[in-house]
Amino acid sequence: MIDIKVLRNNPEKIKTNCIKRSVTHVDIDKLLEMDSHYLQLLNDVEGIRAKRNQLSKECQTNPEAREVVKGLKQELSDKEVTLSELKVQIEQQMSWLPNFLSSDVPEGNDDADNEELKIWGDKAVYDFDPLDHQELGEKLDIIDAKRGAKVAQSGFYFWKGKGAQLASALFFWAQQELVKKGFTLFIAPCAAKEKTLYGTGYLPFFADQTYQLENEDLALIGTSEQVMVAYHGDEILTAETLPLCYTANTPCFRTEAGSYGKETRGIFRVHQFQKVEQIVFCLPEESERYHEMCLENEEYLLQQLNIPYRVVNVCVGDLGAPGYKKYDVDAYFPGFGNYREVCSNTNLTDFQARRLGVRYQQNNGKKGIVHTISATAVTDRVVCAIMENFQEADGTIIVPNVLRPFTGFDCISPKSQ
RNA sequence: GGAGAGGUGGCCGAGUGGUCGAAGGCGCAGCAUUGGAAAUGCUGUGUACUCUUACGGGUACCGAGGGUUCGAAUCCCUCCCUCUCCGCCA
Repeated sequence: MIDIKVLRNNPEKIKTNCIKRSVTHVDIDKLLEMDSHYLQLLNDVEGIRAKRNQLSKECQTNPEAREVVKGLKQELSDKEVTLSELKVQIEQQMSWLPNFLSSDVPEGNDDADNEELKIWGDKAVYDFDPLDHQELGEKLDIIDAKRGAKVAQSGFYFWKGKGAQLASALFFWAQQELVKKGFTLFIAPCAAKEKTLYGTGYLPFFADQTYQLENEDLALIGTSEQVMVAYHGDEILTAETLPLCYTANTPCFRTEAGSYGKETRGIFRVHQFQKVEQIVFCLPEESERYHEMCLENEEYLLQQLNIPYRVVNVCVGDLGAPGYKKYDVDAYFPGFGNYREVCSNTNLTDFQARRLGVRYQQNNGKKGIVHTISATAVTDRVVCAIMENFQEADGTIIVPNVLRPFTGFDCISPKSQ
């Protein structure tokens, strides 16, 4: 949510931002008009109430005041109704305004326009045609998408046997690494109410992406970010305790409405996946710094795994409305023959915190709205990257060193028969 | 699923129609005291919106929404949530 005071004081800034971010359906001038009408009416209503309160006090000694107050009632209640209707309309419009942009967000329409910032690692050289994770998964019998579709729907899948062990090892290892870096681990609810999704900006912007539970004010989470950021909703955090660095490992559910046909091969774009997330609550002046920190953590994990990757600065067109700035980390997938997104790391500034009411208070009593950062640590996609990067000619996958203590084996080989 | 209890400020907890934004306590901040600290004493300390150049006003908020009344934390209705016990179950 954008601060309505910015709208009042500098509407041009909002207009420019909307144009930049291709938001065309909010009429800023009309919104301003509604707001000034609202303020006028608010003034009226409060004036009448003040008068009523004053007269009510006199009623005990002056019975005539009673009649005067009665006369105020109709006028007051009419105006109150209009006032609350206006307020709802204004808030609805406001909720569609996108966050402001960092000045270094590249122009552009889609991921092709993202700015490549860094490339790390040497791509392995193969004397055979590397397979993609789908083929490897079938060959090794560690990914079972067919039965996923049978028991649930296309877009769901099973990790099986050593594949499941490898995935579990990765998630556990990643969690432990983040805890070592000062993050607090959570096991979180995997469902959230509407208010929670609204507060984190997933509503109204990504409404078609959520699985809604029937007859309940509950939806399956699309990411643990939704519940982890809302965790501190309506709270005032003590400034000295910031930053709060949290991590959670949860399944994520997405309908992926409208994305059929796009990168659907394998288990890259699915309805349910596992994600270890980084969440940071911090002071406004520190969010850029912790945004970088989360990126460093993502890079650290991939480096430990020895997976080649690149870092991109996501362009305007590819950046979700709540985001102020976003880095994607794309791992190299030899079977696919290109880089593919495995992590995204967004500085949301105060956009979510304002909606959710996550504030901080300093020692001198000064209050403000915190900034939040949401960043991936690892997901199933990283397991896929491991598979594709560390495959051998016969399909054997070599387990990265750092995961071996958790898998208990060094490689996954095809069953000889 | 059955039965009961309860939702008041950062926390605990009083408060059954006006003097209640709300006693008291804890916590927190400042001051005093001290070599320093503890203890003690005094003072202050909710949030949001809005008006005002400022000083400072006003309005709203005691789970949510409605109602009664000149006036509601307090009375009435509806809903939500939390907790406890029993049953069932991972």
